[in-house]
Amino acid sequence: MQLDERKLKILQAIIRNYLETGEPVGSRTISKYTDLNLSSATIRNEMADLEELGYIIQPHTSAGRIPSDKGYRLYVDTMLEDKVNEVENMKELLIEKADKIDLLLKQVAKLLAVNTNYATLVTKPQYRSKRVKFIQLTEVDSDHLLAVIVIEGNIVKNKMIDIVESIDKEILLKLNIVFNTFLQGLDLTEINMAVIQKMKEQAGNYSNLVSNILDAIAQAISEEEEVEVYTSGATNILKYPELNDMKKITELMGTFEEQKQLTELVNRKAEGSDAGGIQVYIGSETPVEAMKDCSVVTATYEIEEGVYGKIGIIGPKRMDYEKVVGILHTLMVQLDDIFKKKT
Amino acid sequence: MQLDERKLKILQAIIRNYLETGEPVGSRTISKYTDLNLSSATIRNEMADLEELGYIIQPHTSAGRIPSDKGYRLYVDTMLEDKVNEVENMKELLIEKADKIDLLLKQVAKLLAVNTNYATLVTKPQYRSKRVKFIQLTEVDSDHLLAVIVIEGNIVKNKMIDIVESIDKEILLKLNIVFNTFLQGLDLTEINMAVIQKMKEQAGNYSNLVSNILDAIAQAISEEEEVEVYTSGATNILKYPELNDMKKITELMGTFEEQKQLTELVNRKAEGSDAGGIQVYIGSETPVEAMKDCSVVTATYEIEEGVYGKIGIIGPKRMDYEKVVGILHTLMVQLDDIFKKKT
DNA sequence: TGTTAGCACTCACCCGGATAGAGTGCTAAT
DNA sequence: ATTAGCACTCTATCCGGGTGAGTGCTAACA
Repeated sequence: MQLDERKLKILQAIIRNYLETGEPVGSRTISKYTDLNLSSATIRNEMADLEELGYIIQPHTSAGRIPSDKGYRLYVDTMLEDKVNEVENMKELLIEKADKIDLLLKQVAKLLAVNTNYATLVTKPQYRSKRVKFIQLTEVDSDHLLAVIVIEGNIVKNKMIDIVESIDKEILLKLNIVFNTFLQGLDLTEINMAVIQKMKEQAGNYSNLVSNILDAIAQAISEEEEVEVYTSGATNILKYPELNDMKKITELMGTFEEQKQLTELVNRKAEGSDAGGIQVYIGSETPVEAMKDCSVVTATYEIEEGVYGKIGIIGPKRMDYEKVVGILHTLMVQLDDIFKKKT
Repeated sequence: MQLDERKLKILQAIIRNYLETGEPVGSRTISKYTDLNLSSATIRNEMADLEELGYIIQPHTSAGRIPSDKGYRLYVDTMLEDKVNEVENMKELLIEKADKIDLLLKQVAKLLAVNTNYATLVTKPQYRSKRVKFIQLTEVDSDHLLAVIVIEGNIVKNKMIDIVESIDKEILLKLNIVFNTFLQGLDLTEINMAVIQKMKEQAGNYSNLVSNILDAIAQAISEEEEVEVYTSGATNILKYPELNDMKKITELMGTFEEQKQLTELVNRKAEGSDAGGIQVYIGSETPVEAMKDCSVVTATYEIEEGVYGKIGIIGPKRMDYEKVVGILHTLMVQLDDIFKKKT
């Protein structure tokens, strides 16, 4: 048996309808809803076929049909039409407030959540290479040294270092020079014992201090390793009755708190149905177990060459894919604009 | 009618029992549970009295009794016995991992949530005075100036400032000196037009740049204004059936996401039943509407003179007050230790 | 051969009544 | 003052029938 034009239309009608109502869809509904002018009986026959093909499911005998994961997948892959962009004003909203990328991303997450009524997540950009660009040591007071470390991509990190006694200005200047000449352009992996040894030699009496500072630097750089994730609108998923089950809710909410699992979603390379960096996971396709009754749409944004992060939307399987994909698409474009202007 | 010894004992027994089970407590249960050796009938009479006095409530005729807010309040105020400290190891756990206060506080929130099975919240310390301690400008590359601002309490902030052309080293040095001499020790409110004017004069051709930098500084300082709140274990409240109501859950979870409302809890000055900085809000006593079916216990920690934050635990009204107060108490002591060592 | 009308059947859901059980309040006895 | 006993109340749960949506099948039709 094959999927002909008519079956496709019926499937589409079923999915559309189900997306709206969240209720199983019956044959009579479709017979009225579509412009095919077919009786419910005919629809029933077709629906039986569609079920046999695995695109729709009957939750129980004598209930209407709901789309299966396979059905959604087909829908997403072939039947999406671009919806009118509903977030024209997003751009202004964003630019206005955002002076720092962190803040901007948080804003994005919130904005998206409010606009879509789904849960959203945004990851801080990942910097592939973490080369040291610039280091500066300053004495803040007699007990504390401040190390400012600038990593490629203009990420600034700072660490306080405890010291036992005030350090001479000359020495500090020298230390600064040593650190910069030795470490500039180096990656965490490239700071090996040989380099460290040489630096200690140059530092003379202060080799102890050098170790401390190096520790601080190493820490500062590796901190950046863990992806930071902002989420918003987690409560939105409470709005969808099909997810209103204590067990599911607990699991889902838990996942949102435990940000670790979320990174799973995000570390996936784009693969499969990937149009413009947008990726759709339906039901059990998602890499996160707790979300097997949800769908997830992710998009990748890029701040500059090699510096990218992800934006994700999590909702029920019957999420409005067209809207979501549309919004993400335009959002990507607008973010692109912003970042290009900024750099 | 007065609360005599026996009534108190019965009330205590009712509350204890209810805390454990979450179910209304009947007279027979109490008659067996206590060592008073009274029959259920006698208990019933006493319970009728207690209800008349407003300490307990019957959810409906012919159900057992549950404590009223007034009952809980009496219990918390007079009947708490210190429980054995169940988190001896907290200290080690904390010290080990925490190198940054931010991280430590997040850890605390998580640890508390796991140990208590309630939701927790921790605020970043609030620095009362925000005097500038130290400012440093550095040229990172030809397009960017990095401003590092250290505020009293050793908070470090940094801002990137876009520049149109590379700045001469001499000039930069001079700017550094100007900023530090003029601004050191000043509060945001004290940086007024007079000061700014003087600085601009000194800067000569670079007065434009000075404005930019000042903006950045003002921003950095005022950023600290908004209290940051970390939460953990929000999902724990899903475990208590008396809160398992979609409306309540949505509201509560929403409050946890919207951190703004949480600051309400935290900005309250200690008042009323306040033993060692620990404060208990029962039911409608809490300042946050959404939590009127919960109880909240907060404690104040102090990092150093004038630098303090709050730790809060949010759970059902039948939360284990003894345990919570006990844990918070020991936690405060241990945090004190840590901070004293660190400074 | 594809489409349709008709009909019997299935199953989830709602409703009302019956029942059990927990717990109370009252009374009378101790 | 305490207690045993009992009638009473109210909730939760189970049960059985009715309802309605929706199906699958068959037979008639174009």
